Amino acid sequence: MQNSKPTSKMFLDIVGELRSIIREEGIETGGKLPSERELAERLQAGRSTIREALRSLELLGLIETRRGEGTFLADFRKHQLVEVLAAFIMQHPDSVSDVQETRSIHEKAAIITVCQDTELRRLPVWDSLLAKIDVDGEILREDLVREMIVATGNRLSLKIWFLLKQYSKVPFEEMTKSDENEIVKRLLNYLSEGDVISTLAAYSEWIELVESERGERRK
Amino acid sequence: MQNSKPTSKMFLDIVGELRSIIREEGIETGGKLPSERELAERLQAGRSTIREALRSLELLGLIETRRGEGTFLADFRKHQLVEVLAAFIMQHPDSVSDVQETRSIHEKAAIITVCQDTELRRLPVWDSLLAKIDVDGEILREDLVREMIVATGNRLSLKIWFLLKQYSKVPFEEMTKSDENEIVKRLLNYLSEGDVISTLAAYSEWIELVESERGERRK
DNA sequence: TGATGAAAAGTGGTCTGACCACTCCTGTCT
DNA sequence: AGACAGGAGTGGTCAGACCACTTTTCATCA
Repeated sequence: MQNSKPTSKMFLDIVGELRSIIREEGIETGGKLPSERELAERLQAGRSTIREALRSLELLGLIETRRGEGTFLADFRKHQLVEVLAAFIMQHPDSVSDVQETRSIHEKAAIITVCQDTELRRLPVWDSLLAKIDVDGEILREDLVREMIVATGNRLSLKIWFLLKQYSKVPFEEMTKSDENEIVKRLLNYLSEGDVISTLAAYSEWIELVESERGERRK
Repeated sequence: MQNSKPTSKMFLDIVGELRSIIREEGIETGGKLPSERELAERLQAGRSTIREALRSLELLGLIETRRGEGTFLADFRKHQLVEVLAAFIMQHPDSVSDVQETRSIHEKAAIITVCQDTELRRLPVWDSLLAKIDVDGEILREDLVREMIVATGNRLSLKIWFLLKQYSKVPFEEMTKSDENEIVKRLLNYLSEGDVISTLAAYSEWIELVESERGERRK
């Protein structure tokens, strides 16, 4: 069908065709895709071309291939993508700040949404997180923010956030210090009261604290 | 060197090797990479393997290839990655409302940023838009919002917004009605005063008006 | 001499066929 | 019934062959 135009990238068409196949056959995360040889036949293309498309998606972390077994629809969290992009893209200082900024946009939006919804801000998960601070003496910043976005129910925002988080190879993995715990507790309290302004202020305070600490450590 | 382990993905090694080559040879944005055949020889790999690595980087938007000419280092800011991911993400039908909401997140964030920056909120572009309403009697919602995001200087956010706009099936090509003009004028006035709350309120009012009109027309 | 244009060289795009290494299933043999 | 060997299926890689396109070269012609 598309053979009429041998010009322009065919492997990009293949990527699109793969999308269709995944959708039409209802392949779920972790599900198996047709073999390379079968795809080549179905899409009327050489196996090399199919492979170029598959390898692209693999580098993006969208699919996963296992020799001897097959090709599978991957889970986002695998992200081979991060390492490569981090290496390539992070050379551009502009992009780095954009990524940070954009991630923050999604985080703040989640806070606002949760704060303004009486249902959401009374979710038991917030109490759980508070309890976790007291018990473990610490809390992952990533966990708190993720739960916020999850609570909003906006899956797209969640995925974008997840991506951005990986982009900014930010050491989200650090534990919170005692100073931070105090801020987080305040943030969660404001949240339960639906005080948008104060919650956002606490959030900003938190971010600044973490950033400044990171700056110190760099020296 | 890496030939010692024929197991595990070699094309990933190639991606790394390419990075080294780019760095060592000081290839700048827009510069030309060695040809596929030369790379194959230098890296002791088949041309297909080299191509798999190159195609991956191309899908990521990191390189650009032109038939008959060669392979070139692309401008990272193109963020082709976002498009590909978006295409995959969007196949979930239940994400339609997510798209609308996420787009709104970016629009509101831009409004807030512009409002809180005395430099940005006094940009001549806002007066131009106000004048445009008086002259043409109308203004494209798309234009206003775009200018807002452009003003923030966050290219990534702009890119994401642009994508989301395309994916929300209903294009916003409609012109504003007289009712809307009044709201837009108020919005721009609040903006110039740096009144975040009121500006956001006007924005919400505007959105609701447009949505309700669209709802009417559907019937 | 200078301009023109055809041939050659270089490059990405694609296909085919052939191996290899690995995994999984199957059926036979003990 | 269990263990094991073999085959089938799959991804990983390579080599070679065309094709389409661009750039360069260089011989030809005015």
